[in-house]
Amino acid sequence: MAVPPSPDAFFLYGSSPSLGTRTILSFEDGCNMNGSKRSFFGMLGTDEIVNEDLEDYFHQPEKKRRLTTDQVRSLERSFEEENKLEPERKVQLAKDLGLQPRQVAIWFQNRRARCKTKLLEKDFEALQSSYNSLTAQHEALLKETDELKAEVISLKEKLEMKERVVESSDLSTRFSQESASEGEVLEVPKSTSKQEDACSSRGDVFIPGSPPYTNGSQSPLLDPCDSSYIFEPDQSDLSQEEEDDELSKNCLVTASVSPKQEGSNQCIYEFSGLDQAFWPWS
DNA sequence: TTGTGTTTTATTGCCTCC
DNA sequence: GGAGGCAATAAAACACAA
Repeated sequence: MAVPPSPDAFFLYGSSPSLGTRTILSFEDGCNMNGSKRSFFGMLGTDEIVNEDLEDYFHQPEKKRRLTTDQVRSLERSFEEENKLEPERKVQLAKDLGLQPRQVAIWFQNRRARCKTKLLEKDFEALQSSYNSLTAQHEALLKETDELKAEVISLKEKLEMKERVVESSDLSTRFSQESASEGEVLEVPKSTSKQEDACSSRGDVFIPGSPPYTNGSQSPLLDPCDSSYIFEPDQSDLSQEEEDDELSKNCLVTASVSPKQEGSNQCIYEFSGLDQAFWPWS
């Protein structure tokens, strides 16, 4: 039987002759099989380690052998203290664990790589969850924006309707007063300006954004000569005050008569409290 | 038992630092 | 220029389902 070389370590010259690197097989390492079924010796089992097996083992071609659990535990402890390996610590660890210093260095190198991968995975998960949360927030905001736009449109429609009702009410009052005071003769009220004349004499209502009714196309709602003069009562279930309140509260929109047109029949409502750019139809 | 995926050990080549 | 670190990769060892 061939006597094993020094228990410290022996080398099987191996795979990379070009660089002269060597595969390391430590005798102590090979015998250090406490509790490990992964080590080459551990896989053989204690009873099987007879002389022939030892001889076979020592003459085997290069074999990768896993470190024992104890070795790994010690290395882990050391790694937790400091993940970089100074030469003195490397030599000491190798001596303590019965490994080659190079094995210890390689283990630390691989361990650092695993650590980095884990860290990257953790970072990725954090970023992903942050991204998911932001996406959800974004979608919620888009939905809210759509709802608000729809609400603004509906409120604007209500406002226009109300405006027409107020105008027609005003005109009808004036018309009946004038009719009563001037007898049967129906006269067109005098106007002070061209615009007022064009508007009031015809019972026109000027609504920004909507075409004014002219001679040929009078408002079906506001024709004072029409006996079927129609007032459309507000069909909403809110009273006037409630609606106004609702408007100013929810949308920050206030409708007011422009001072320039005050006194005339022409009303231009000014919207304040909302930026023009906000309006979805602008 | 075997095929396949994962983990661990080790190599290689390049880079940086002293 | 040598030592050591790192990324990429090879290959052995291992786990596990079919």
